[in-house]
Amino acid sequence: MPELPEVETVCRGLKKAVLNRQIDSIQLRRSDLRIPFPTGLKDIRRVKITDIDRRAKYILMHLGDKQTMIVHLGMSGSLTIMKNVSLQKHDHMILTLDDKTKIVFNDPRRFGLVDLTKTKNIDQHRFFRHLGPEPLEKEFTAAYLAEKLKGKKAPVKLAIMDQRLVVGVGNIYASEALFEAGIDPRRESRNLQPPEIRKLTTAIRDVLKRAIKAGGSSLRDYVQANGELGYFQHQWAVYGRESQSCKGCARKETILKVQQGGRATFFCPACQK
DNA sequence: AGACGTACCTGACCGC
DNA sequence: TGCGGTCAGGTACGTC
Repeated sequence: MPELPEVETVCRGLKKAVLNRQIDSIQLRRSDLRIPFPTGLKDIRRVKITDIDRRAKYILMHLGDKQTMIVHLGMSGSLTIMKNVSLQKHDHMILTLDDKTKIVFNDPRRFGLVDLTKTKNIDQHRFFRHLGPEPLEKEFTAAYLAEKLKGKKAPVKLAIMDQRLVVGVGNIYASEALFEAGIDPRRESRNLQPPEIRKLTTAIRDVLKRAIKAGGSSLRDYVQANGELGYFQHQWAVYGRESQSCKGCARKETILKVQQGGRATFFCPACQK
């Protein structure tokens, strides 16, 4: 489900609500999601949550026992803070805190995952070692992107969704960023010109920042940690707008939908060249 | 090494 | 009402 803005929103919400609280116990209601729940997870007792942050689309809960709990929401996962819980279908993991509030991980499709690792080894973890730079950090520059796109035949939309190149950009924000940069998503990466790469770098950063400001995009399952909806979906220029007219061009061109790498891509054939 | 398809899973929706 | 088909925000892994 969630791309970088949604994961960032959940992280911020969690941090605000549960930083420095203690996890009293963890309840698991099945043995696995995409991967088995790690050994030791259910045995965590009276451990403090010392920090919460994000790497790519992973939520990192750093614990007082020098371990970090890694949570990925997959396509349909949510982490919600609740006072009074009546457990629902697909509530798979429940953290009970020292003030009796609970953090509930619900994930209907079970593409999400939870893992546990020593905090100091986190960069070497198999989920992290291949990841590219964070798009909102200063390492993500036009020069970097140009270097990575050089010689690549893959369509530029697939390239910017490759987490080895840059993290956090998923199917929605890839279409949105390419619209904002005025670039046709089907273009071969190696054919982008330097000014276009500069525009794309800026567009990726800007669209992600604006989405974070709006609390992410809510469709189907996504909610913030406090249960509220994000509202960036109302600002989509192209995603999900097939056969509607483009908001960006005077000609009111019709938004097209094509398949790339088995997934839907939306774009305006007049604004994006 | 890189490119590509496929698998993982449930639920919502559509047409018949 | 029910059934089958399709589609959905992600990632890892196999094969070529």
